[in-house]
Amino acid sequence: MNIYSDFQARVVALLQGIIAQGRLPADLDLTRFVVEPPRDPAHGDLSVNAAMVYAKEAKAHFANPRQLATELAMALADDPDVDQAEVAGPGFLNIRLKPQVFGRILRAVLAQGARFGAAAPAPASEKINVEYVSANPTGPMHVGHGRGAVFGDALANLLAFAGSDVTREYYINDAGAQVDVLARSAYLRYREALGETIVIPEGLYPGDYLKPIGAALAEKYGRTLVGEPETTWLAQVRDTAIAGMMEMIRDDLAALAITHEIFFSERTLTQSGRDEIASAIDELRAAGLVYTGRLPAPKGQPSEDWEDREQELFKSTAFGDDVDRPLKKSDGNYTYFAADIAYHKTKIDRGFRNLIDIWGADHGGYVKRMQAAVTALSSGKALLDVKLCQLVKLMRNGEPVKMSKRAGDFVTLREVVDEVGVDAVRFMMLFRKNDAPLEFDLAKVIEQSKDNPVFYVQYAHARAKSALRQGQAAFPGLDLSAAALGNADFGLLSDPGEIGLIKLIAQYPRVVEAAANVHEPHRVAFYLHDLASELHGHWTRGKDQPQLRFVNEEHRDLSVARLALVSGVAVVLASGLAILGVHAPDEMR
RNA sequence: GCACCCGUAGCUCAGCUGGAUAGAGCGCUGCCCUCCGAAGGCAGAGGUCACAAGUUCGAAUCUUGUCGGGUGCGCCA
Repeated sequence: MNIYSDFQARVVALLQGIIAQGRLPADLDLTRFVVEPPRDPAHGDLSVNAAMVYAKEAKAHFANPRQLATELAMALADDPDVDQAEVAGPGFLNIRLKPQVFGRILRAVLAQGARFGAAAPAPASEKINVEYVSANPTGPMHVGHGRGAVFGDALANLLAFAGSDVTREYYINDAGAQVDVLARSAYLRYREALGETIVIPEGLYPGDYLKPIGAALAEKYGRTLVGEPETTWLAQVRDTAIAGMMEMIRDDLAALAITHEIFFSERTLTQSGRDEIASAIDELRAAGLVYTGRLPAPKGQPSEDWEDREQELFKSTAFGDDVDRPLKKSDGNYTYFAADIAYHKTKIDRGFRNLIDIWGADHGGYVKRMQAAVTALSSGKALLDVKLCQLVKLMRNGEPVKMSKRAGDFVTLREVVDEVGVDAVRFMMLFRKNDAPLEFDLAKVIEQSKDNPVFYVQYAHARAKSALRQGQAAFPGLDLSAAALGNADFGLLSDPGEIGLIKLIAQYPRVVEAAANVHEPHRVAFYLHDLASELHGHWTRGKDQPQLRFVNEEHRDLSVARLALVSGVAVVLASGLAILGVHAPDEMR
């Protein structure tokens, strides 16, 4: 139940009535106005801006926006849910709802439980592919990967909750030169495992995480690969190393409670005689979007090895990119971009029309060409939204933590998760817009105080649950099931603090819908913080004014109504936390 | 040089896809527990929404320009 979209529909009906009378144009775009909570609660419960939005179109039959608003207000005054409808300011229509509406909202929360705020599944054609993480299989995940991973996972949760059919996907870059480097690095560890003393030269991966791979290789191949030329062992070592790295990455993801339905391997694009990259390029060529030509030398930092040459180019400038983009390297191999084109073509071929990629901000320059490719491959039918996640600055007590990838001693995601816990990592990664840099303080996120938003929100949930336990203790045998609480007399809830909580709960479906539309899960996190704050505030008032407490042993009916309210708060807090992938504890320890 | 992102309180950041008097946490000032509802709460001070034009009933939000910060700019992924 969403009172905002509900009343949006009612106002649309009124406007249609006026259109039918010929006093507003028939082609009026009825989606342009909004019904929203006014910033100032004194203005009522709902605010409608329709009269101002349609001021121009209404000019012929209404002297000014206020007149149109007044007509809508008079019609709405007859609505059984409306206590008061009045025109304010330049033409706002402010609506005050009858108390019964709030009772209905609470009843809906209790009846729908975890599904409150969720939308019915959309038609199958509306399925969405969310690709996230896609860290190279050359080492453990670091904190930066973690942000994209958590963001993508929460976004996928959010979209699913909002009614989309979501597929979570991971693209394994297991075909480029970097996996050969991985193989060479693993080969050294293999020789090390056999007793040699090795030196890892510049350019190979020095991290200790390859030692177990080396040991596994030694176990599997004995000494048979020693002294052999690279061509004989590279492929086998590479396969073993990639498999090992992916296992490690999956473990890292599991520690963050992240799973994917599909792990798509780049290598499969060109395996067993097929060449999906070539066919994707052929398709673009057939559309006249591939040609052979020359590119201007890159500006900015002069590169010494620049050589002007003829090459195969994708005409991404036809879709707003700055320059056309090469598809083949000078050695004749495909560029990463070419493979990525083929990969995204498979998404389109698999029936996805809504694609979302989560990338690090350092890939920002790549967005336009990828969107160009998706538009070209789908004849404009598929849409690619790329969400860029900014860097994470790891701090401890305000001091930056060194994160150097050199020598393999960078701070891994796993270390952070092990230190502060999955809840803290996930919530803090989401308590910021994705395109804003994130400062992550290891000391602060495990603090048990209001300074720490993770704790603050979880504590609110625990408090709500604690109130229910107290209610049970005060009234032995009291049925606290949602069905029973749904029958409470909500008319007894009259304190401004209680009404405030209900109104905030009523906004949850709207927050979810808006967050899903713009692909911004952080809005849920901030909403939860607001709701937690409202609960903490009301709770503390009960300290000084015991008559406001949720449990009042002398007033059973009132207590039941309030327990229904606090139960609804707990439902919404748990629901929002579930979207973020954060645990909602029943008690804090 | 070009493209993309960002610029909001002393600090870290929200601002509901154009709404009414711009918000939160920290920090600062002052309050509320002789536990068992203070792991919390209340109040106050603090703003030229980087700057300048424009669009309109209305701009932190949209457009253009300027300044400042970040990211990136064929054969890395």
